[in-house]
Amino acid sequence: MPPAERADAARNRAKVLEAAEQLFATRDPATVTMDDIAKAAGVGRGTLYRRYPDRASIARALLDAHEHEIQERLLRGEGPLGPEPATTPAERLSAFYSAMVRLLERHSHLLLGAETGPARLTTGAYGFWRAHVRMLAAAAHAPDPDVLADHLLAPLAPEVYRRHRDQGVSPERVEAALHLLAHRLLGDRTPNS
Amino acid sequence: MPPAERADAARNRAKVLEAAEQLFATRDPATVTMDDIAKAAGVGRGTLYRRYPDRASIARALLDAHEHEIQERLLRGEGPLGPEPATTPAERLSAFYSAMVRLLERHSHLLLGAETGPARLTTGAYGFWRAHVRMLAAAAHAPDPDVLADHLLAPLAPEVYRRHRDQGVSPERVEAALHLLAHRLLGDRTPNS
DNA sequence: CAGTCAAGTGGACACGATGTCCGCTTAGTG
DNA sequence: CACTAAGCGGACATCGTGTCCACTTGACTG
Repeated sequence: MPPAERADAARNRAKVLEAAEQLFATRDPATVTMDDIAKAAGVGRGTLYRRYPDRASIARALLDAHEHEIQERLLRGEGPLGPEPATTPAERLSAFYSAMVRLLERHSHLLLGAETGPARLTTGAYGFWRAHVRMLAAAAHAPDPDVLADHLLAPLAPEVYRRHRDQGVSPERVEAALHLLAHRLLGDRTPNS
Repeated sequence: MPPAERADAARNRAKVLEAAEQLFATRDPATVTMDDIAKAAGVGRGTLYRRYPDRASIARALLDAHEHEIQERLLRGEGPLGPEPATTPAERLSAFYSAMVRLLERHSHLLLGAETGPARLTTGAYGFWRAHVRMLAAAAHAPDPDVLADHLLAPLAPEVYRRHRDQGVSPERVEAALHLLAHRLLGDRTPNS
């Protein structure tokens, strides 16, 4: 039984997260150093490392809340995200894409700080998304859902999204392109904008 | 007019590339350091940095030959890769995917060494692939080819491919999944394995 | 075949980030 | 108030990067 967190520890945890949030939002996340975060939070390096072994784990902690929210909705299933009465797999994948675009739009800096490169695919969150999409692919009787799932998630790589946005592509356009993908790959043949 | 490369310089260039090739193939490319390469090649750090500012540029130099070969074929167009008589955009995209899978299979270590993370999207090579795929998407009258092109390339991220292979997925399965993608997204509605 | 000079070499150096270690501080408890 | 262990924080050792510069060597020239 973890004997509960001490008050100063909790205070510092909050200070760290707040400072990190700020830094990630302000500067390029890749250039933010552990030392920067420690200084900004007003704590020592040791304190920082005690809880967070690296930058990624901090970003992940910041993301956790938001990702859990989506995961909840996926499981419980309000609206088209969940297993509502008469929704097709394609519709549900579209809804998932929309939710992810919103997440990317709001927190792309965090996602870039946390999960760039090969590490992204080993996250717990990625595993969750993957399982969900795989299930949808299987439900749509698509061939080889195991491989397809990863291919369907690939366009959600933070670097791809960020690049689109930087080039003036609106979130809505990205979303539309993803909806096309969903409908063309998982089923019904009357898609389109 | 570049006054031609000196003999010792050429010799060292060769030694560096050979050593780097070895190292990238042997160890995890991400852990290979500039110093390692210099030592393995038997040259000083200064010599190494003179020509290659970082690990990525070395990996790219090693890849160049192979990528140019594909680019040649794309432009000249032997077989279904190029603008042969009566090939559909979907067919040409499939052929492109096949070529890329072969490249990934043979050189995924180099690709991981060179182009992981956001940097991948800024490569000259990526720009080339992108232009090609965009053109195919446009030819197929797909909506928003600019965005779709990146989404079609996303599954070719080296980390995705490597992960599949590491989990025992055969190149052929990956290829099949990509062919499905190509046919479902760019046109003819008689796809499938 | 010298002589010369710039291209090329290589290692020492300064810097910055990482992660660890350990003596001190402080919150929580009886 | 005293005690104890969780928590703190900065000093330290280590490593990789990139730069700099005194020296070497290949190539050209008279």
